[in-house]
Amino acid sequence: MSNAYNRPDQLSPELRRRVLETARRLGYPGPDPVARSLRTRKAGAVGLLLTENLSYAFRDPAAVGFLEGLALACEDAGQGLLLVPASPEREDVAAVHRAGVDGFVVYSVPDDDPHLAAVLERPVPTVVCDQPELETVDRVGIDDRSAITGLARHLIELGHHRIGVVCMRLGRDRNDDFVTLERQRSAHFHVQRTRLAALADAFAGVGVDWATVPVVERFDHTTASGESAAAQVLDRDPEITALICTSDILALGALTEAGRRGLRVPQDLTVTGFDGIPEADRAGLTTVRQPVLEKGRAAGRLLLDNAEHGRPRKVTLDTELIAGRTSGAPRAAAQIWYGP
Amino acid sequence: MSNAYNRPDQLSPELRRRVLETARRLGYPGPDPVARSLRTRKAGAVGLLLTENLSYAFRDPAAVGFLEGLALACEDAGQGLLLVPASPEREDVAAVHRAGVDGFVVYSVPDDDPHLAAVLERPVPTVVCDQPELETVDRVGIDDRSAITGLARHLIELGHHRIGVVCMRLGRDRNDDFVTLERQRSAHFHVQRTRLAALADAFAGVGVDWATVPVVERFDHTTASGESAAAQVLDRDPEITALICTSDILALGALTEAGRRGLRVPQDLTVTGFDGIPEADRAGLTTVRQPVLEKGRAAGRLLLDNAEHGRPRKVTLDTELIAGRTSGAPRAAAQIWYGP
DNA sequence: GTGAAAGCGCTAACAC
DNA sequence: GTGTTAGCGCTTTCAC
Repeated sequence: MSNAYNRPDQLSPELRRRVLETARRLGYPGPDPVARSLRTRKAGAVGLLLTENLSYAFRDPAAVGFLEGLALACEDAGQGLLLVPASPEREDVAAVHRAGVDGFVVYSVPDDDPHLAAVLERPVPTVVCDQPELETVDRVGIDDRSAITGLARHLIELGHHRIGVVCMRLGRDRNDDFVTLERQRSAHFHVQRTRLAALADAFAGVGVDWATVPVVERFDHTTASGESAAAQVLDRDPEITALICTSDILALGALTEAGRRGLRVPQDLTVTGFDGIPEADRAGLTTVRQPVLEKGRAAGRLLLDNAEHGRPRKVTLDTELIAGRTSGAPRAAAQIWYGP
Repeated sequence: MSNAYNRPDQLSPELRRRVLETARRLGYPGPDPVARSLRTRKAGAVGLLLTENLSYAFRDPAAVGFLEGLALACEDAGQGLLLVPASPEREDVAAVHRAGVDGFVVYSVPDDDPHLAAVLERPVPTVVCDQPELETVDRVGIDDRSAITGLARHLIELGHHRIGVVCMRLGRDRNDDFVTLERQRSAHFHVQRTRLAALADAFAGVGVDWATVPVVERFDHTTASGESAAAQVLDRDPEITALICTSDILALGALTEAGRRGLRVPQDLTVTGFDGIPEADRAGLTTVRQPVLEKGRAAGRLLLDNAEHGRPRKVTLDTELIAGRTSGAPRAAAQIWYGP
């Protein structure tokens, strides 16, 4: 009987037909997938763990691009994709324990995330995308340091040295405010930490004291956050000539706030983002493009490529600096620093 | 031991701690979720079946909105969301059989979809969103007939009577071409069929012979499809004053094609869409807005509301006509029909 | 508070 | 080509 469902080639088509028909007549709904999974030790699905609320994943274009790539990889392999309901607020790790999956993809979570810890305890393969960087686990990501350093060089060449920064959440606690150097250094989100450190290094190279640079953090990743954060930076130091945002979403909000203040971009204020989402492209935003779809696909492939591997594999994808219409030379400062 | 994991209150914290620690030391990775599911008869997840490739779902803003709403509902209930890898090309129904879920949400599939049939055979609750309309199954959707009739009236009031139509796929077979009346009538996608029929009725009311109206179909739901379909209609009948598209994505493509031909919108050509996605809003598209997020949420709630119900429940959400900047009076025809 | 045992529904292995 | 059986790992029940 099992054969009729699972091994059509092992018996005659006629018999198979008869068995199946009889089964149906008896009201047999087909093999129970859960029981089958228990027996075969295969769930036929990949679990996805996200930093954010499940629903958020569909609101951030970069996350959607990642999901698309991951879905592509799963589809190719005939695997399902299980979105694990692990909200950052709820510390409830049970959802991770209950997930019937053959492996996990973890997308951009803090290094102290309890859900991540729960995932790593499960005896299934895991691939991390972006963060955290774990020695023992496969990882797909970009070179954040070199990517943002390229952006910093672009701004430095334009003549900016009085800058402000808007970044995404640095820890699991909410801090919608300025960020101390200590908090920057100890951020639990490796990506943000690296970007800030690389910016500090780059601007230190042209004599900027990083301690004087206003850095503002936002917990929620929305354009509204970008607006209010930009306002906070500009209120603190109206003299800044460039506002570096660590995501396009934040940068788009910053553009809105600049417009509200009558600041022309880029004449009065340069604004930059990170990610290269379609909306940023339409807005002509200066940003760093990263291959979000490729990241998802690579993560999925890594997980599903069951090739036994000794040491954990690391995939680093390329990024590209997009010099858009939102960056230009600062009005006055350029004269002082790179005068004729 | 089971109690230590599942019923923390049934034993002393001290004992619980000891048990758990011993378990860990022995390398016990925690209860197997699949075995637990088999025993408890609960998978803790909802399956989602889509018309399209899994990855496509992330490219259509309307689908993304639906997913967001569904994810929201699942999250609230602590349920996972399993994306079932059922591509329309592959007739492989196995993925449906293998899905370890407590119920299915089916999003906009043709009435003869084999995956749908497989879902309905499984002994779990199911909710259909949009299509098909099944007597015995819960459904969330809109009133397509009245929605598109409102749009038709808008165009008729403006004075349009020479129109063309671009619609989405009408069956599982690819037909990137004009659509016969017979094909319109027998379309396996209830939503498209209803919209076309309602348009036919509305325009028949002002003396338009529907058989003379060029209707073009596209299998792929992309702006590129909208472009080429608009071109096909305009090549056939350059005299049309309005192009009705059954989705915003198609309409946005049509706008591109109109621009390419030097047709001013709406002076030379009126273009309308359907859905009310953000991009349409930005483009000022005349369209019908439907609450995509609400649809997803309603579908999820319906499925997870385990209230025993006798007859299948039907949820019909409201739509809104958005009169944008892409619809206006036709140049010449308006003089003839509604002249001063 | 603890231990033993039945059984969820299936598949794989083996004997016929 | 067919029938039987063990056991996947868990939870629940019941006896202690």
